[in-house]
Amino acid sequence: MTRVTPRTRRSEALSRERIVEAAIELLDTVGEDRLTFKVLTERLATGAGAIYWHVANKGELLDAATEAVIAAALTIEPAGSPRADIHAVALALFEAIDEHPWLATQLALQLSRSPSGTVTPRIFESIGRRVSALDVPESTLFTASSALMHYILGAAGQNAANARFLGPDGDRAEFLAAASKAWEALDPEEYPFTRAIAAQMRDHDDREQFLAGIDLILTGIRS
Amino acid sequence: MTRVTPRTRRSEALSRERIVEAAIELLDTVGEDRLTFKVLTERLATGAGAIYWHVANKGELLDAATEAVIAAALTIEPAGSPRADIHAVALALFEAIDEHPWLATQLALQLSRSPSGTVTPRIFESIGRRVSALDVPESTLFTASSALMHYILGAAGQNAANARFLGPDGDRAEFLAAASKAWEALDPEEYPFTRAIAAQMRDHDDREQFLAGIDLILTGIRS
DNA sequence: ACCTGAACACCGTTCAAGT
DNA sequence: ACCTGAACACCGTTCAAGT
Repeated sequence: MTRVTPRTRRSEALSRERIVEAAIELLDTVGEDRLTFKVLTERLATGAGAIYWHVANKGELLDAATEAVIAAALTIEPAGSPRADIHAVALALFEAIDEHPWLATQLALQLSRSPSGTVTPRIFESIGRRVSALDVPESTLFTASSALMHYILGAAGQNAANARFLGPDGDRAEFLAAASKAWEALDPEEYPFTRAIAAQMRDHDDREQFLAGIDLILTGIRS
Repeated sequence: MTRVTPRTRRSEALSRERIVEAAIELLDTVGEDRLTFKVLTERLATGAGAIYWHVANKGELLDAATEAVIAAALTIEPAGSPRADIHAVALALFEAIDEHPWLATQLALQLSRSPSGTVTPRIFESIGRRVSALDVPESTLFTASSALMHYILGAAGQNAANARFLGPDGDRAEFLAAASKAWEALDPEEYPFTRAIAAQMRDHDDREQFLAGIDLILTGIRS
């Protein structure tokens, strides 16, 4: 059992920011499906109604947590070339999702709720603006930016999932070896491809692989 | 209120397949967050315990539903060229997700649970095998296939989200016009890019745009 | 072996009552 | 205006009891 110690002198008043902050901490430590109002009220040493005074419901709270982390991640210094800028945005998102694996689920949910919410539009804008700086025909801007965004969020989420599965003190090399072995053990009839590239899994650098994907798409964009 | 009429003479025995089938129907009609054991038992004219005899828990049921639909979608005739084959797989997934929008959420969740489950590996295999048929250096196979997979699932999910938002009898052109207008109304300081491409939104074909993204990545792969 | 359905534990949300 | 916390509605899961 993870003990949830009240972090709070109830002298400081409750506020939306303090609630969101506590939510992020709990998401990071106990995980998304253990973030309940019970745990949250204990941590904040308050009652459920107090939280509802500042936040409409749990969904809004999760959105706010996502927004706060992503907004911070997207604050990036210009890096010189458009390609370097895109790498910077991609890596910033990669790191954010790596540090807060619950972001992967949360962003996926936001995307599938479509035009509501402000986080995914912000990500799209952030990527698209840098793509515009490459000079590509205007007609491909939307496609190019979407392709990049989906790859970034998908691959980063995948990486976070692996890391989460591994746990904070797992041996990465060991995990990769095990995964690679599991792939090699697959049915040759059903999984010829996955088996064939199992060896590649064993020793690859996550970030390097990730950026290679970015460059692959950038190459496609420039043609 | 959507009435859930029992579809079942309880003469036919319950089975895992019939439960999964009913779950898919309900996911399609009432939506994922209204699929409860209450609704499911009513539809199947049975008790909760009966379902638990055939299925371990709700998660397993959702996985089985996802697996059934995706497996059917991935049954594809060879189409001649590798590019045409990849288009066929991509479109099949696009259509499946369009018809069953809950797949987007479900696949995203499966991806973020990583090495467990068999659906996403199957999708990866299905794509990767066709990518192998392009002749690209072996070292880029993993990156290329991941990029394609994440784009396909992400973009298809996005499309399904729009369609879902629109509703079954909404006017697509009207929706696009409204979305385009909403984009144009964004703050020019914060959203210059999104504003700039708002016009593109207005008249585009979803599938065409989607396949353009596929080709963009394929171009990157071949370089 | 397969099914019934009441009971249980838990969760998000509300709201009358307090300060 | 802001907070308390008991009460409510709902949900997934269990399990003793039936066939």
